[in-house]
Amino acid sequence: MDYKKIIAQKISQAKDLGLDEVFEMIEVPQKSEMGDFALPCFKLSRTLRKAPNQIADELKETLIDLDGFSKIESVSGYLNFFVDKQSFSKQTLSEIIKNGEQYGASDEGAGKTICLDYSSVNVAKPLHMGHLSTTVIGNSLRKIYSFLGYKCVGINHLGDYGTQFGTLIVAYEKWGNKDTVEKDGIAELTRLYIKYHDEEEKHPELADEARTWFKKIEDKDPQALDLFNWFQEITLKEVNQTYDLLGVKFDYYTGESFYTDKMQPVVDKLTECGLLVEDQGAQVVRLDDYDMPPCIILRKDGASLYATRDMAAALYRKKTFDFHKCLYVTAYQQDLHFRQFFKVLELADYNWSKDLVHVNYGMVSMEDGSMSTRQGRVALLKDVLEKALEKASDIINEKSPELEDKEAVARMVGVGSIVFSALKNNRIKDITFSWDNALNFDGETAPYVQYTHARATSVIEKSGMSLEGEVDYSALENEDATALITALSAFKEIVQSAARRYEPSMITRHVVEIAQKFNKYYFDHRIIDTDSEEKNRARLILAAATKQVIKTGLELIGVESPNKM
RNA sequence: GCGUCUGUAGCUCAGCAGGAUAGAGCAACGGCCUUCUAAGCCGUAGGCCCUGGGUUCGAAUCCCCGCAGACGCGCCA
Repeated sequence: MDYKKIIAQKISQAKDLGLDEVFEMIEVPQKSEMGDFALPCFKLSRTLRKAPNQIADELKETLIDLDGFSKIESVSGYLNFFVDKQSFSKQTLSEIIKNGEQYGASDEGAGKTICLDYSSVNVAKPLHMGHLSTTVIGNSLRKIYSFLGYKCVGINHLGDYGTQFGTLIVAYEKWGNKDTVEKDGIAELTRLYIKYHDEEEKHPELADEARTWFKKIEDKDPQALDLFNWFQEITLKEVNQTYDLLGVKFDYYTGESFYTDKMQPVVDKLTECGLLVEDQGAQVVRLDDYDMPPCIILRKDGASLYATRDMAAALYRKKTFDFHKCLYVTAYQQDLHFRQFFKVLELADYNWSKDLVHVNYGMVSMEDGSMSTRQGRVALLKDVLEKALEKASDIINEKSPELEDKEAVARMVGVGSIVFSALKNNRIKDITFSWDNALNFDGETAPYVQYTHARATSVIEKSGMSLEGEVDYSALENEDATALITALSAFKEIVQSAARRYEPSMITRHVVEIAQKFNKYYFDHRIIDTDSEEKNRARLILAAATKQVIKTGLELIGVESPNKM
């Protein structure tokens, strides 16, 4: 039952107003005393040429026996609607129980594909906290869109192109050896990389060697390519351990180098459209009309650039996946770059350029400045996860020493808390990393929500009752239950908004809200009580529905829900 | 200099496309475990919603001038 629609229909009929117009005006009041829905009548006072409170009074009379509502009030220009709690509870809860893990899902995306470009790790560089946002936002959006029926293609657009790989080969040839790299992986590659830059300051001629090696990679020289592929293998082997821990998956690891031979068509197309002009020796597309600096397509030495490669990738993805949308989850640092290359594709008559979306997010820095591997000012993702896991483990040993599967639970809680906190705030917010913050398990955190889930599970188990059978929903006629049920019923819309706005944090926050409301209910009302089986069943259904929505919500942000903790 | 974004409680943040008394968490202080998981719950305290204009019946929310911070602005990605 869609209460808002019912209200809008009745009112638009009564006052001869547009249905959509009225629908838009209906809102949900902040406080439950003010009803479940409200219509502010101030705007209507102009069209209807009457005072707002008079309009509200009149409407109240016409709507007096509206089905599904227990009360309608006219309060100083507002018309407040109170839904009939029993039918609302029954309807919402049975829908959740019936649909189970599909509650909130939809098929709106059937037949449509979404490409998601996220995480995009650099070869030979470790994952640090700066990579967390892109990784978990991308992963969550992928889950959310899949939940809404879209086919999702996750792409890890590896940073595997550039002179830096020439430098790495130089460093490896001069100071590295196979065994150490095999043993220490990325840490050793990083060490070599830093060593190179130290040495280069003293011996600038190293840069020429690096450029030569990079050229060899591009020309597919076997020796260079072997090393290059090996570095990639070492990197992926290691970062995949972290992805596994986070539960993050990709369908493709097609990186920048994959597009090396796919850029000429882009250049041809831009030339054909007359967009490409020479400027200071480089080939650029002018964007003055759009208040942007020119987009450089080819350097004066003829080499391609970031934008060229991204355009080639977009073309390839469109051709290969025929995406409905293609999302790029990268930091807002790159806002201009994306605006530029989206615009260039639009100017080149690719009408699907409107389906490219830059899902940007804020910067992560350390307390003493921005994160830098080279300057050693960095919090490695691996270390942060490990510490969180340790802390979770300690707490389990302290509070639930008898728990089975301690390790699995510690993983869900520890990793979950890191993922959760990365998805708690709006994407755009900058983050200053602090250990205290990262390892906080109190308040609006994964452990808090997971604990609520475990608590609900525990009560259901302890009751030993089946959810099937007669139910007396009058047991849920109190403010705490209603508030909880209202939050549960909003889940569907929240998921859709989160998708529409590319904002997983909406789900994170909603799940916290549900947990808060359940905990409040839990402390003021006994679930398993002595009144009647039918009433116990109603309360157990409430607990089961809460458990389900929390579980689904957490799942959508990539956090697991242990049954016990 | 120009552009984009951000500015709400001591700290971290919600506040959807304008609506009724601005909400959470952390930190602080005070309570609550012989009853379903105290990783919890309740209470207290804490606000010129950056400043100033404008639009509106109504502005934290929309528009403009500032201020502060982050990021970006031609051959890196």
